[in-house]
Amino acid sequence: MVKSFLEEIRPRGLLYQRTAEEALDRHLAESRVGYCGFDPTADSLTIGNLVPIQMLVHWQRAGHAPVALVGGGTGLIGDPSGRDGERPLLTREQVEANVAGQRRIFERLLDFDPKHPNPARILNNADWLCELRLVDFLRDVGKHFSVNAMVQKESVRERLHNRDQGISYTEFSYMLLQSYDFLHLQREIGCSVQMAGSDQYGNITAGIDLIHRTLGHAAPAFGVTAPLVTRSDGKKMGKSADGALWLTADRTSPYAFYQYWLNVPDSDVIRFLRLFSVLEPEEIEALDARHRDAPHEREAHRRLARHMTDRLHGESERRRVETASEALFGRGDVRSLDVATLAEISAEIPRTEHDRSRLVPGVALAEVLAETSLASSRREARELLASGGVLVNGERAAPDRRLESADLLPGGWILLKRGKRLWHATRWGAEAGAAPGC
RNA sequence: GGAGAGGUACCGAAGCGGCCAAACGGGGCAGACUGUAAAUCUGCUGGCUCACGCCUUCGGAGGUUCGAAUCCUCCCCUCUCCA
Repeated sequence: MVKSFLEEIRPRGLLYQRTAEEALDRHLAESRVGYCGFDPTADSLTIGNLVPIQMLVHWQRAGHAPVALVGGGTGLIGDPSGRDGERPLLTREQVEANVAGQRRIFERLLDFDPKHPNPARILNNADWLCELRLVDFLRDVGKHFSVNAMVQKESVRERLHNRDQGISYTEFSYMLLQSYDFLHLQREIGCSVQMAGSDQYGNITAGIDLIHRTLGHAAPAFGVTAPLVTRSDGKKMGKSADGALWLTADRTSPYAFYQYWLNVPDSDVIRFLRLFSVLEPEEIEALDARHRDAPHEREAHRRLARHMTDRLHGESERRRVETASEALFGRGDVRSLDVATLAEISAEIPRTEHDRSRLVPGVALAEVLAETSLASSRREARELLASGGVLVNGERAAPDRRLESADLLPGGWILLKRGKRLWHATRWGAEAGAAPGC
């Protein structure tokens, strides 16, 4: 335990609030168990979930045992915090599948090896919440909650005053369940710290209160929250043009993931290194200095993208996307790439198959664009072409551009680019509809 | 329950019988400048079509009219004030 948990996360900007400050400092002098909850609303997590994940990562690195609590039970209820409307209820099967999907991510970022002195664990609160008996719960837990106090909590208050949405009794009960989780974890595995984003502060303190009321004020129960992270350009964290950025390759390609980090605004890159990487502060400071001196080198960006891709997709995948990125955005000409490299690149970016015979008389580029990820219709494709936003094999295309056999690169590829950064590979097979492997 | 105000495209907001697929701003996309950054400037921005054009849109349903986002009727919802 070289550096304490709080000493680690504070300078990184991951610390927003904590309860009982001095008592917490003393408490963390020894190895503890702490948890953070995640909603199983999807079978993956997004960049937006990285902040709480990072808290668990640093928690473990500081010598404590982290618990990723997936809300298989609370997910059946729905958290009203930050929601303007009632959520649709998920089925048990959906929740279970989602829990399994999210597990993959935790296993990459935390150490679950039983030989580790403080190994990570994944628990599913469905295991205990679903066993609860209503009347017992109301007597043992409900008694400790004042509706008057609950109504004051921000998450609930907003919904109470929002006449067109309102809040159901089910969602109103959410806080009790989350509080009960904390109590349960304390009893069963000695868990004493709950971590989360600052929007969860109310739920955390409710859990602490419940523990104190049930187990006595001597029971150790603390909360630590991280700030809401925003992008300096106002874009929603972890959202790109076409939706959320997921942390698994089945929903967001490693290439897209890498590109996201590579393209964060200059004004965010150092802050993001602190928040999302596990690089040492000294290295980040050095990158900061480099970035100030020579922002155009984009070393901090490259480091961030590489580091994050390494962690979530592994080194070999990261090398592939780096190679592809270098070929597509470096100084070289894509027309001079060899077959092997082209195949590698094309595996990373969006790709479609086309019938090579269409190239013989020549086919309108606008028509092809509409068949790719770059344009959703011919009209949109023509609009793009008219504004000069399309490149064929790296060369700007005229609005009436046609694709012909002469455009084929080795291996039957034609690389299309829209705007400054969107690439798409088209593969022109000899047979109609044939999709030879690559 | 009573009295007003209002519901317009992704968001905000004009329009109030034809010139309205609908001003303007934001957002988004593209171009220029750069560094696959930001800021700035320029263009595009309902859908489909090579195209004449066709289709869908101004809370919902009807109606008046050659013609309606614009007028009438009923209904739904929101906001403000009063009870």
